[in-house]
Amino acid sequence: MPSNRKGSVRLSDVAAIAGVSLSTASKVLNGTDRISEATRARVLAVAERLDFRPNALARSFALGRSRTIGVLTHRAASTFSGPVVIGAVVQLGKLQQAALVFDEDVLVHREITESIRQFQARQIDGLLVVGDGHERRSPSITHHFTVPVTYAFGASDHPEDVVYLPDNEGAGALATRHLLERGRTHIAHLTGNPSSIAVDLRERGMLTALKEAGLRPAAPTRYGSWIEDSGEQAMRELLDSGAKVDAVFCGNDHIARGVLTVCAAKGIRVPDDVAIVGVDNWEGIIVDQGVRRLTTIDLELRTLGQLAAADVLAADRTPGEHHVPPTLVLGPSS
Amino acid sequence: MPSNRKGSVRLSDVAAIAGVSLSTASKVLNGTDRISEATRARVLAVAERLDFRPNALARSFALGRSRTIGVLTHRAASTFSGPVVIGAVVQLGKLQQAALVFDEDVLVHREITESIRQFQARQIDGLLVVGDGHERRSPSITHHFTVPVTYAFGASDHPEDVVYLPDNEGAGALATRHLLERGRTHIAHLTGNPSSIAVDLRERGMLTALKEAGLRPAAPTRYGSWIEDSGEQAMRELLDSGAKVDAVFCGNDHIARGVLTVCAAKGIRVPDDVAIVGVDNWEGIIVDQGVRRLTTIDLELRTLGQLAAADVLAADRTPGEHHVPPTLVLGPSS
DNA sequence: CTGGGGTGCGAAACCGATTTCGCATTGGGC
DNA sequence: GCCCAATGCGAAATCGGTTTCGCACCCCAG
Repeated sequence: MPSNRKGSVRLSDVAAIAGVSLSTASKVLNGTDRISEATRARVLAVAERLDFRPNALARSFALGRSRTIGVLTHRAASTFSGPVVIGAVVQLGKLQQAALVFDEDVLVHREITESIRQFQARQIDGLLVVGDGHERRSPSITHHFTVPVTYAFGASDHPEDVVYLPDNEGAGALATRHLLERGRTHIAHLTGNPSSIAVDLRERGMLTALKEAGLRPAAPTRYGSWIEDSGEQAMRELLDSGAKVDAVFCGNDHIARGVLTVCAAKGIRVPDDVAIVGVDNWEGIIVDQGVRRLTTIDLELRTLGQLAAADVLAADRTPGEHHVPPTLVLGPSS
Repeated sequence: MPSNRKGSVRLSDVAAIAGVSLSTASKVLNGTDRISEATRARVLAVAERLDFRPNALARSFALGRSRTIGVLTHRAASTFSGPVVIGAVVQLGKLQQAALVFDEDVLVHREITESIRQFQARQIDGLLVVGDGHERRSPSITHHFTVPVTYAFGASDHPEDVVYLPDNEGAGALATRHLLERGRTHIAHLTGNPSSIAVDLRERGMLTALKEAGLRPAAPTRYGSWIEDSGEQAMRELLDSGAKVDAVFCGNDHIARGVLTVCAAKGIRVPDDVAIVGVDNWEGIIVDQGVRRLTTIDLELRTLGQLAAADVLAADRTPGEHHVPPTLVLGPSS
């Protein structure tokens, strides 16, 4: 009969009923130290019968572990980091860890410092820093903590940090190999702003895959911006250039969508005349059971969040950049 | 000089240096009980000087409050509940609360029961149940907890529960009033599956707004599905019917997008000949600085998550359904 | 028979705060 | 001048676990 304030069963209740000391009961439940089989069984039976659930707060206090992971995000609202954050917090939940999420609109030094103090006061067991997916490396804050720090979707400026990133180069290669498998040999690339490293990496992946097949691009890569209009314009220019093209690898799905529009307007059959592959899998994010129009590469951002979250809690963490393999999502455009 | 294992400053350190007892120091820091101004100032000064930060774990343990809110989601992956979850966890972070997120793929009784047990063992201070945005009411689990339970983006089957929902009817009215303000008087409605309550509510909102203006729909509402193709088909049929139409309120942005396509194909100028308004603001979710093509209604799902999260921790909670006001997002289609 | 080492278990310290209760001092009313 | 109440503060209990340390006890080798 627990005389608790909440009426819940304490370890001392279990110990008393099982006729052992508090310490023995604790050792049984935690599997530490040597305990005779008889006692073990007895304590476990009592614990089971009373439906004993250790008070997580007391446990945390005694062990000095909060079972809480800090998550520092830079505008979690942003399009792409959303899935990363979701993947992370869900994975943390699976691992019985709470997430303390601080979303800084701007990563100014002042704000960060305050967040760090908050995290420390809360005794977080680890920290996940979620970037905004852009290329700028964020200042490493690992040294502020004694607990593991993992960076996701944005690298830090310290090479020894553990970083999880999408595999943009792999995405380019995957898209290209898919088109090659479809028998395409005249592949062009229409993409976004060349100042973006993602653009560079995706293109490099394509070139690698082409080279493996002994091929070259059907036309010089056309750079523009990430939006639909840009895709339309680039596709028109590509067609006007007279280059022979039987496939277009697009830097993202917006551009691919623009390409689709131009094809429809010009009577070009997709994928019979021209196959199209995009990147991002927006249709997957957006539509539940909508009709898919594009074949695309999914960068698996949710998985990225999951892996990074699991990494924070992992025993063996390897420094450096980890790239999350993208997947091919088949649609009617290839 | 703290002799701590972690080298951090304890309250007892502050008390000793300030020359007061532990209890006095505690009272000063918490503002409880009466303390002379002199002592108060002295203790605060010492705490400040030592940069004292109370051990959150010890505090939680003593107070029996975990500063953790449970979040039970039903497929957080799903398109729409994502923003709700993000809004919630970010808001919780602002309130210094950790989020323990359990994502159940299926809300079968067995799983739920286990989650509830986990939440209880973790001593959560409150629970947020995030639905999938569909209409089916989920079974109320409020009675399993002694802490506040709030439902977001999906109602429970108990009328006394606190529920936060998007305002679909308001969305319909908002879209319609906007079109009326633009001088449109022949407004048609193309929408999704009539079995969806959201469809019903959005249409009702439109009818209300029209009635206020002394108008009726320009044509009978056309139902279909939520996808682009359906929007195209419905728009073609609408035009073929010969009805005079100067505006179309679409059940969602997919449908609106289909309508745009048809208009472009038929040489109908948007918005000069026909104005178009959608619902969901996908362009806002997806594109960061893309070119907006649609005027749309944003159901403010992120805000919904924020409000619901804040509600769990609020002192005054009012039972029943709370509707989050949608916003109008202007684009070139109206 | 004795000494040494391993085994099983319990007493008590400890984690770091909050909170109750009671004591001493002060002030004010009569 | 006396008594009572209010004020300011501290000793100690409490929250519910984990962990150290040491004590019996048993077994076996010498």
